Amino acid sequence: MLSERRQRLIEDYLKEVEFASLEELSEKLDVSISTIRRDLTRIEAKGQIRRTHGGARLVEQKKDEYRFSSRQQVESDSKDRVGAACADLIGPGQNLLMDGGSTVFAVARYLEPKSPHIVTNCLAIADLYAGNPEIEVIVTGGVVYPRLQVLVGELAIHAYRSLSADIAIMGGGGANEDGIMNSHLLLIEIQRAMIASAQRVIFCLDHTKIGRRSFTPLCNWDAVDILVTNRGAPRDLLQKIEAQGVEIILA
Amino acid sequence: MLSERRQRLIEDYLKEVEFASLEELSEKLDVSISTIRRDLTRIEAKGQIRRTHGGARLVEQKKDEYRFSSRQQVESDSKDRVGAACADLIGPGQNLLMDGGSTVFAVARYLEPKSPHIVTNCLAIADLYAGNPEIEVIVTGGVVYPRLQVLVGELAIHAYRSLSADIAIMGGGGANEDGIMNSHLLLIEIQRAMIASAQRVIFCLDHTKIGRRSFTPLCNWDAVDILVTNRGAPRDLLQKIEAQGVEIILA
DNA sequence: TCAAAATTTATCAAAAACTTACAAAAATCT
DNA sequence: AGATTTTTGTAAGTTTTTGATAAATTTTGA
Repeated sequence: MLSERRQRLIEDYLKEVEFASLEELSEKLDVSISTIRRDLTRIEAKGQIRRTHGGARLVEQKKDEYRFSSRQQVESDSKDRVGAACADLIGPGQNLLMDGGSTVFAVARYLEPKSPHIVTNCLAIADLYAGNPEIEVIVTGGVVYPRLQVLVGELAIHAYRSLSADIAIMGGGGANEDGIMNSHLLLIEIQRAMIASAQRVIFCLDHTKIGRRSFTPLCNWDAVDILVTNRGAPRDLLQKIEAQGVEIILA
Repeated sequence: MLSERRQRLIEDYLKEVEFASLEELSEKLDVSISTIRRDLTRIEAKGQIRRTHGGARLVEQKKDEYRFSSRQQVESDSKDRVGAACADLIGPGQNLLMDGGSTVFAVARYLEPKSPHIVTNCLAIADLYAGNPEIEVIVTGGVVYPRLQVLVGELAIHAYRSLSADIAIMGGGGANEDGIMNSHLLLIEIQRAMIASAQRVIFCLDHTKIGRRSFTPLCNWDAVDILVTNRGAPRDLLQKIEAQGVEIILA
């Protein structure tokens, strides 16, 4: 049997039963325990499962904002609403800086009627309007960060620094009353350049992000003009943020 | 049985069963394992499937937003061959500058085993390897030129100028004994920057381009090291080009 | 806590599969 | 028909996968 097929079978089986022992899998698939071990190690590397002593268990899907695999429909409804609400704030023909991440991508989908000028380091957004002559898209350049499909590095930072725009539309990994956080330092450098080059800064964070921590602080609320989120975000936290001068829009 | 027909059958079969082993296919189609191997390699280059140890699996279709307009997928067999022949010229780990256009894209599809470093202003190529951690892709940045889905303008030119690479892989709109032409001045500026930054320059032009005129002259044959084309290109013209010191490879 | 039991990791040789090169067969061109 | 090109199958050498085993680690139970 093909090793990839076997690994797919293991994945599928784990999605049914949540947990499986090595022996169980070894018998079911008729290969040695060693082989099962190796398979599990490889599947684990893809992030779908977690190995345990004596077996493996299914892992709940990570909601890494910047990673939008096609399978992941989690929270897509909230993101979608946030996206639509944010797009409402945009005037026709404005110059936008657009971040990576699935929520910002959701905004991009609603932008067509505004015929905006978009500058982005997100390949998905560039693709979205690449064939549309009505919408001018400028790509910053940079090194492709494979897992997140955004462009990072000097080229990207330099491109954002060297221009100025009406609005920056940003995402993030989490936010609390102190400010916004994100997961990768590479992203944060770029986001700071975006913030510096835009007259208004809008953050789009669905409710799951409000009150959640992420790795590295990106900025505090002083830098933010508008926060777009949706119902479900903790009220008290929103009030504390609003008290810092941020306009809050609930989708 | 014709090889193309057989390859079509393999594709269809894989669309049903998702995974297939070499042995399985070899029996079903009554040809040797080697032949199946070669078939799979060619189908893989077209992007529909992925080879694995012992067989092949269907590639999961990405959702629309990450998928490129399949303009290029209506690719003729000649472009495919030119692409494969050109990829053979590339050594492992080399630094490549890659142009836009469907023929150059066909080269890109065969590059995975070489683990190259790619710099490109073509969104389709960036997209192709965006999720692959083995292959470093740098995007130049620039304004999206909607009809061709390449990046043009100052950002792109500047990015190419500011680095140097082993090989530039180029396309064009047409070529005759005087040199190579392309359709748009915006593209030509970029291509000239690419040529200037690369140690070797390879042009990939399928037979329909040889002897065809395009709008604007891009360069003459002095600037070109290798021309990859396919049978069907007019012999006399190729000889005249070869006489100017260009190595010619017929796919 | 300690020792037995179970599990994991590391290593190695055999088996399976892959690549490359080359010659025979089939197809195409002149 | 004869020559040229393309496709196919075979064989030799290399790489990957697999299963087994020993040493190291973790878990279990008194």
